[in-house]
Amino acid sequence: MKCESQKTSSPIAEKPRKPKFRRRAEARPDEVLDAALELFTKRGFSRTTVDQVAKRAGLSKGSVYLYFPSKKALLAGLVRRAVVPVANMALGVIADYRGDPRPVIRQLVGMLASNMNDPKVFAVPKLVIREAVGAPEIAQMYREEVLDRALPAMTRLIAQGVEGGHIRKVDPELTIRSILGPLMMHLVMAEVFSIKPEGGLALDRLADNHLTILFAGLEPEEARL
Amino acid sequence: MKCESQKTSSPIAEKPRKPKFRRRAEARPDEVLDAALELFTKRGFSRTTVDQVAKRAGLSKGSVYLYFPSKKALLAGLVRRAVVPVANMALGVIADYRGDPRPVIRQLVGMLASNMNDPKVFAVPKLVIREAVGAPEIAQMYREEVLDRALPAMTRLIAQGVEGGHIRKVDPELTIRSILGPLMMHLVMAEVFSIKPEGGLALDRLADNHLTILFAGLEPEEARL
Amino acid sequence: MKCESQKTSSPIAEKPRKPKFRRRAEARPDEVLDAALELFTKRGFSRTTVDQVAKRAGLSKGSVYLYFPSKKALLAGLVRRAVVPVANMALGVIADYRGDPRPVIRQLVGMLASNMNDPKVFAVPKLVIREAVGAPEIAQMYREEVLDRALPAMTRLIAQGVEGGHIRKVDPELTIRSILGPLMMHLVMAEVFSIKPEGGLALDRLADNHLTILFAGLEPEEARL
Amino acid sequence: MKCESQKTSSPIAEKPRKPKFRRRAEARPDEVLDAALELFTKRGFSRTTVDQVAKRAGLSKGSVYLYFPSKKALLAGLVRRAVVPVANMALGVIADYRGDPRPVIRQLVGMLASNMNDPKVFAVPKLVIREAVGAPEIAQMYREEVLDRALPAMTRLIAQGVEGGHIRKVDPELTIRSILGPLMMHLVMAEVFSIKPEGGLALDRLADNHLTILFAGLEPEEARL
DNA sequence: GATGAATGAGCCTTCATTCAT
DNA sequence: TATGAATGAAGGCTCATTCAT
Repeated sequence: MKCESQKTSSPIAEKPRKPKFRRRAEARPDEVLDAALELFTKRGFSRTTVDQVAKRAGLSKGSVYLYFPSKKALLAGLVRRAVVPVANMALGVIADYRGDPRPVIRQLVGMLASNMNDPKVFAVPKLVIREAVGAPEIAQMYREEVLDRALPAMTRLIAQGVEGGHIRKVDPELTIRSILGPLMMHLVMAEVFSIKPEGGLALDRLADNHLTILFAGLEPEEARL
Repeated sequence: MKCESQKTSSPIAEKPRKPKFRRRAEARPDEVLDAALELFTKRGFSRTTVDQVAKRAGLSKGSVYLYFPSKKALLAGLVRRAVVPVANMALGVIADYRGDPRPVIRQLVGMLASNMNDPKVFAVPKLVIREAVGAPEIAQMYREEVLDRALPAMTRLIAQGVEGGHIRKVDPELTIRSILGPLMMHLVMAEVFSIKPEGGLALDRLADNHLTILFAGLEPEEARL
Repeated sequence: MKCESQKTSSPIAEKPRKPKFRRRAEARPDEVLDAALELFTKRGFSRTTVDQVAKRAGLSKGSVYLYFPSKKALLAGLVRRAVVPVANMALGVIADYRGDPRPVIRQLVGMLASNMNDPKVFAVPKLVIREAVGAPEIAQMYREEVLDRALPAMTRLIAQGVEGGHIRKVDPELTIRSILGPLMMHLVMAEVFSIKPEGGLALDRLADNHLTILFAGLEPEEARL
Repeated sequence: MKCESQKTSSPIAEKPRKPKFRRRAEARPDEVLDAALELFTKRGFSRTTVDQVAKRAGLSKGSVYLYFPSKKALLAGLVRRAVVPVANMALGVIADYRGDPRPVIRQLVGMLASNMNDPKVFAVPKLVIREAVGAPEIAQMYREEVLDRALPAMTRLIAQGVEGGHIRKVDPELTIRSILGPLMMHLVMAEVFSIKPEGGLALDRLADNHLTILFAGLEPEEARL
């Protein structure tokens, strides 16, 4: 009923301006979110107008409100859409792994690093962090859906690594900062200040350098001597 | 330095209302910036109105424009004011140190960690990071005044540590992320998501845990076995 | 970029349009209310825009919000301003009168009738009645400030007239409708439907006809026979 | 005008969803008007959206426009529908009555009073009065269809009562206000300001009190002494 | 006949900025 | 220097109306 392809079969192109009524619906919310993500990322939430989002999504301002009850709901929708895959990605890697956590950490860091230039992946978390002040509910939601699931899993991973004697006796919770913080800082420096190593983001080298230090640092003490 | 009295020696003293501790005129811009910093930090730049800043600073909206030509200039002023001491702090610690960089790093990390709950210290950098999207010139300025001076110093510190054989052969530039990133992530988690270790920020424990891993990780390879 | 002084130093005819900054203040809120009253009366509350009110009052839309926090506050302000004089007028006439109520009623009806074509006097009550559905708080306010003071006074006036045997034994409360209702209906017919006796509102004749019937009707029963 | 029966006699009956008591197409306009009346009465014309009307009537917004060309046409339709019965009711009572008008007046007042709490009866006139400002054409129509027929009839009724010496020499036209005004005022006070006698609307007592005064007031002068 | 997606004009409100005093 | 009244350009949101299906 609403899925047929509508070809503009006019041979001469009479009045090709603004088909005006498009009738799509199914895909629309997602298209709006795509536009919003792009603009919010580029200009920030408050500096983006609903009209800009609408235009970028190819519809009128009023139509945005057909799908989202407010501008803020766009932000929320963005987060909601991104939340499940992200959390699952992390969880999927960690699962109920037992043993030396370093391979898992390597995989995790590698995964993050290799996705760091894909705007789709980090755009939402960056947005959340930036707009948390003006929209705490959204930060809260992100926390509950993503962090409160991923962080405990990482903590457990490290804790059992310590217990099993695979790595040095560290505080599992705090060590998460040592694992992911360098990546975050790399991202911030690159995106906020355009400070990158010569020759691009150099994510491989970053991950290598970081993991070298990290893994040596996590080596159990008795392994030395 | 900014306390000398210049009395408005008008003999008629009209408008004696609001005695309010007789402000010295030169102090005004600073007071405005204090107010701006507080509000920008708490509510974000766009959600703060010039009027709010004025009120908090104890003067009228119009008067703010006596000292700053625009709202954005407040942000710039904030950064400008914070820029010199911060850079100097970092530079002072590092100076032209030669030898094992770890003591210096320990000092630096300790300093940062112990100031992390002082809003005055990190308020401006956090602001810069958050508002960089809407005010790239300001991020640029921060970069030039602070980062472009502090980062090379740290790079040199690490580089000469590597050269002197005091630490493992790491990429000096990238290693900066490994040194400071965990602190940044700790801050973000605490401030944006209220995710803190039980019992507050636990900055000492964070620094300890981080430095333990970091320093073990930086240990020169030949030091082992 | 826009901070240097750019004087339009053209010596001839420098743009004398729109004095732009007027600086009045004291009288402004009242002027705004005057404009609002006129427009709300003529077009109704929802069909009047704040911009129209502003223009009629001779200032800009934004300035209206300097004096009134919202469009609805204009309505409330209108009522508040009108409320005290109206109530006092009625109360002043009735006071603690004792004796045959008919002279007082004649005075009251005469007063109302003679003010009925003065838009200033009845504009607000009419507004309140019309907009009560959309702004019940305002009807409530009007009731409390005006009706809850004037109606009991009238009830007392009639009650003591009955007790003193000056008028027939009627229900004082309900009789108020018999006294004022005809005036109200006359107003409604004239204003809503343009139904007036030939030759204008004919308020004198209305009052005469009404009072003749009313007073004869209130005549104590024993006065007959 | 667009209410004639047009049945969708398609034999295939596609879309059997929403069985919902199988609407007869001809009933639709009336159902829409019912919904509109209810909502316009409760929230006012401008505060009611076409969508709300549609939903309440159990169809879609677009379908409302199948039956009525605009929102205002709903108001007009409402009035048109109500107009004939109301006028006839009044006219039926009055007819070409000759003699003492008071029994007829008693019947009329009794009829009105006893229908006053039935929303169906007075909803439309109240609506017309309230929205007359924004829709004068509709007030005009109501006037022509109802008032211009009923009022002259009442005028004649009273006039011949005066001529026949059944009642005092009053102005027939103005006396209509004295007859119906108290009812109107009772309604306004109750509905707009929730001011009612203790124990509900007390319509019987109101009619009694009113008619007692009115009829005594209309008593021919020579009837006394 | 019905639907509901889509539109766009318009409204209320905010706020950075200006300027007469 | 200081004020705050005034402005005007948006921005978020609503809703009557249209039209492809």
